[in-house]
Amino acid sequence: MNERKLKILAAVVEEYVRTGEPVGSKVIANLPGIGVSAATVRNDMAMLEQLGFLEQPHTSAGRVPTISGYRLYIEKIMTPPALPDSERERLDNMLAEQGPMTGELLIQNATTALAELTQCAAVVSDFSPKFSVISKVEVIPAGKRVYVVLLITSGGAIKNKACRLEFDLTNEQLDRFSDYLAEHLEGVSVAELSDERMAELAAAMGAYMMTMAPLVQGICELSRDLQQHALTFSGEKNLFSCEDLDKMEVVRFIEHKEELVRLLDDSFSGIRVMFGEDGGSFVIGNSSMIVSKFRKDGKNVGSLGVIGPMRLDYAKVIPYLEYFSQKITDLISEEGEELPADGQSEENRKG
Amino acid sequence: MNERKLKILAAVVEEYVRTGEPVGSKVIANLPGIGVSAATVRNDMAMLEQLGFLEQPHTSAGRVPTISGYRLYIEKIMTPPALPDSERERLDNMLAEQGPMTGELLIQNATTALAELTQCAAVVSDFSPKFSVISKVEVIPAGKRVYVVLLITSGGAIKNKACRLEFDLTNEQLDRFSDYLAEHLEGVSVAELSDERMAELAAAMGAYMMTMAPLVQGICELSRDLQQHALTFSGEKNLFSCEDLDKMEVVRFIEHKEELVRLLDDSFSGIRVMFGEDGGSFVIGNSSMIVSKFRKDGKNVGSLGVIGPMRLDYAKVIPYLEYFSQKITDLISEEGEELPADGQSEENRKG
DNA sequence: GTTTAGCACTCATGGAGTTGGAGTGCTAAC
DNA sequence: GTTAGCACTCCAACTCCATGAGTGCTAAAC
Repeated sequence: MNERKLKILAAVVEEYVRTGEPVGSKVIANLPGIGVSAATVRNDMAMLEQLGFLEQPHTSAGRVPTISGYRLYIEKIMTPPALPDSERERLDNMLAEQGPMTGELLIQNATTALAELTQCAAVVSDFSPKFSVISKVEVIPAGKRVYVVLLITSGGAIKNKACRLEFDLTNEQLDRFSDYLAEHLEGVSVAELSDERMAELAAAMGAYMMTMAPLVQGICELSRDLQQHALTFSGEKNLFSCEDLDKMEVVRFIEHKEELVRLLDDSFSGIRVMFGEDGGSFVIGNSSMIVSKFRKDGKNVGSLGVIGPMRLDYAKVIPYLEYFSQKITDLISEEGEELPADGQSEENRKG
Repeated sequence: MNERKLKILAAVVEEYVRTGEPVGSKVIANLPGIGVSAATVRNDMAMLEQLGFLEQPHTSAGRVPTISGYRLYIEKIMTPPALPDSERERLDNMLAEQGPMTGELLIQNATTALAELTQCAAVVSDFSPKFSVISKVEVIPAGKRVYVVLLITSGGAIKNKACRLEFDLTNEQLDRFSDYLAEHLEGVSVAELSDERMAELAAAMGAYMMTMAPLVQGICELSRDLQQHALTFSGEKNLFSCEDLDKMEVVRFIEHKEELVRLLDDSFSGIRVMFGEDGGSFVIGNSSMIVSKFRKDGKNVGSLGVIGPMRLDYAKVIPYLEYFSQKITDLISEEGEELPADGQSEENRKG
């Protein structure tokens, strides 16, 4: 496995990514920087095929990289160019679009920008809510026997839910219940807010329990909601414009986005590339997904991913991904606990 | 335009819907209930073609209905069968899935059920929020200089948003501001909550204005939010499985769903069918959309629509649509008297 | 030992020519 | 007004063939 073979593999990958056609020995030989004849290239390509890095669609066609080929190229050969300052500035502008770079909007903008830049689908899985604590619980009367419970977290998430009780509460009851909740929930980590914990709480309340049950129930639901990983998508349409991908598989994928969570939440650092194979859980044929993490207080609190054809300009995409994950890491760290985000955006995101 | 010609048109539409192939005179002649020879059918078909109800893809092919043909069939010829009781029961179950039939969940279930039943895309545009009034406004401290504004409507919608102020408010300021908001906003119709009105309000506040601006701003945003028609979609994937529709056009459509609002909010009663033509604003070639309204207090407050290929079993789909729109009309009318946040000002609440 | 030119071989691609059949319009008879 | 018969049209599918890109292999050159 000499220098030249790697160069040839790189050339095949890059040509194939560029043209989408199987690449022949002649094309490679004529490329600047190769400097050997087509016959020599042919020999090397035959070798690369034996090693499993290239394959031929059929006998008299050129070569196409295999998954191993892509992997070798990505991990050992390619050298993504550093982003020029002008580009960084452009990216920053995309992130800051229509507002300060905070919370949900930041995630939203990052996803959109990534999809736009790469012409692929982009996804961000933000599981930072799990790492925040309840900073406020309120119970607000909202009509006859109807009360709204409101949960605010240190991460800035705001959730509410209307609950109906059997009776109206007196002011005193309401105050007492509010105080009780504040005392026992504020400061508690969202991750710890299990149904069991709530049940204990309810039990401890004793006599009131029966009357307040729907409220406790409501809080349970809200906390379950908070613990769910928020998946933000953008640019799914790009997958449809993509020749290489089977439309039906794309549809199946879009219908089962949740399954991505498993892949996105895997803990690792740096960049990871996975390929849509039949065996794996990520199953659009000929597709690949590139994932990077962002962190807060040194912990992984989210992933951003780009999903596109396997025939992707990795050297272009990866720097974007790295830049954005770093940027998000920086921004959410400095933003700290101060500014809660828009509590409604959860719902807005459904589409 | 005699009886028999209409029968033949109907037969062509139904055969074409069933098979997807252009329909020849022989097939029609052999259908039960026709009772004339292929030659006669041919003559009639030639006439129907002249009148613009049928067309031929090419000389030696059978006939296909034109848009006028479909329209005539739908409006004058076809007679949708009444839903049997067993079917009604089944539909009711689909609506009631996982919970009582109220609010968003009802809309959600109706959309899903419609998509499921028809194997098409379904959409519901609910603009009832416009017809509700603000029943409660709250401002809740949520951290240093951060306040959450909470809006509850008589329709049961709850929205919140965090705002950051320049200074912390004293309790007295907060109370005073809350009272002021309650006095001026509670009972106001959501539709009237324009930015201008808010500006007036702000102006009237005078001195406090400067400090409170972000909160007023927040309320503006929330009310804009409330006024937005909520579009609920389901079954978009079905459009991709549909032979007749161009995938790229479907993608374009899905990316620009909002544009549907214009079509869905048109006021009319009964059922309306529109066809995806180049000229119109609904532009998936060979598609059609069937729309029906639901009402509250006699006013149209929402639409439900089914979007599918033009080659659609209208006689099957339309009864579903009619049943659901009637059902929703019934449910939201009775619910009005009971709904969670309807509170407070409560007129004739039973029990 | 490595590289290269040359050559025979393979095979996908696309155009030309052919056929079959479905469906039509027209006409003449009923 | 309806029908049978017939000539005609034209799509769809098929075969046949030429083309050319690309290969592997071999033997000579470096």
